[in-house]
Amino acid sequence: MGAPKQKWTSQEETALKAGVLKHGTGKWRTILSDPEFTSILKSRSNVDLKDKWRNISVTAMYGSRKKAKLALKRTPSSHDDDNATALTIVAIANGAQHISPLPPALSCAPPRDFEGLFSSVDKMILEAIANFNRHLGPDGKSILLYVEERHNMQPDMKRLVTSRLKHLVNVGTIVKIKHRYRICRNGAEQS
Amino acid sequence: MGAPKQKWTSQEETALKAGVLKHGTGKWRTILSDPEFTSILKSRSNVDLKDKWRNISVTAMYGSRKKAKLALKRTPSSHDDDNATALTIVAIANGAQHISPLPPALSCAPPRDFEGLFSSVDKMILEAIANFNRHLGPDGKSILLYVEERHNMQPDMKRLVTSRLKHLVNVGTIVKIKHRYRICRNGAEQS
DNA sequence: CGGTAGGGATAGGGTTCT
DNA sequence: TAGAACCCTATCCCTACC
Repeated sequence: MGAPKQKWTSQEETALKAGVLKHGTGKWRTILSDPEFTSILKSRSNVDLKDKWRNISVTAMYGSRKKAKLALKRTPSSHDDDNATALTIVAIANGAQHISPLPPALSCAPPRDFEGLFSSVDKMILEAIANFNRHLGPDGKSILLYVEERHNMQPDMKRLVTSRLKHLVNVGTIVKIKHRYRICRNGAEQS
Repeated sequence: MGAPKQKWTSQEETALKAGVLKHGTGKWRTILSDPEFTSILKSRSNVDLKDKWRNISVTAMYGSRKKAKLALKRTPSSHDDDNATALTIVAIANGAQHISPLPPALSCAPPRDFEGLFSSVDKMILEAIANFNRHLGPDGKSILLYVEERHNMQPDMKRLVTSRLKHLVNVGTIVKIKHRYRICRNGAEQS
């Protein structure tokens, strides 16, 4: 009869993002218990946090969970980098059309100077990994969030970051171990 | 292109109502899986059931979804019972204007004998709860449906039932727990 | 038992068709 | 134009698996 559907406030959402930045994804109970966030999120459960984070990240990446599933079906698993550049260009094209103010960290590079744009994004990614305060390194979503928060990245640009992240793994600049990224010291590392 | 707009047959609608009576509202997939209804409703999805039920109940209560929204805006949230009597009288007034044949269960009470009318409706509500064959008790819409089906209540009178339901909760005759109603045995129950 | 991941269901706003 | 049918997706729920 009533409407038991508690919409997330922007304050709660901010707290959740900060929590993920601090503790990483998958640490929902930890985030909830952190005195920095517990009061803001007191009406949420760990499962709520997990669901909301899924919603946030999947929306930013694909637009919706349904589209995400379809996209993942079209790209069953690998092909991680074959079309990365294509994806990137599509992202840039979309971004150029939709983004009103170019994010400051990017505006230093001319919109069509792909090389410059790439290196700018790459630097942000490396910075995100370097500044991550946990031993295992951040996962992809934490990197995206870092770039978004620190460099005012527009949501439309997330595909670009994702693509460059894959590229940096493929060229060996960084390594990906169990869905977490770290800067590669020498050639390659085995898990 | 893809949707020739499949109108609901009265048979389907009957099955849906029976399903809600049996399983309660919000159990669309359960209703769909019930062997008693699955063949009749085989061309409908759980979402279709939900949407149709919204049309049925909201139409009965307010006339249309648009009017429902306006009505709910006027009564933002609580005030659940302050104006219950007022609403009731409005409903009766509307009913007196629009209802052609007074429902049998009500016609025993003179149209303006509010006390008699109330106790008659109250009895129907208690009967609905008593006869509900699930432990948690029916929700508001199931009660409305029960009264409509068993006592030939006209749709225009639903507001009256709703108001009396709220009243019975407020005076402690029945308790409302998680949007479901049950008859109160002693004083109060805690969840 | 407590926690997480993931699939799936529901609620409610929005859209299309008639 | 209103109302019925349908779509979209944030939120919530359930279950398997540690």
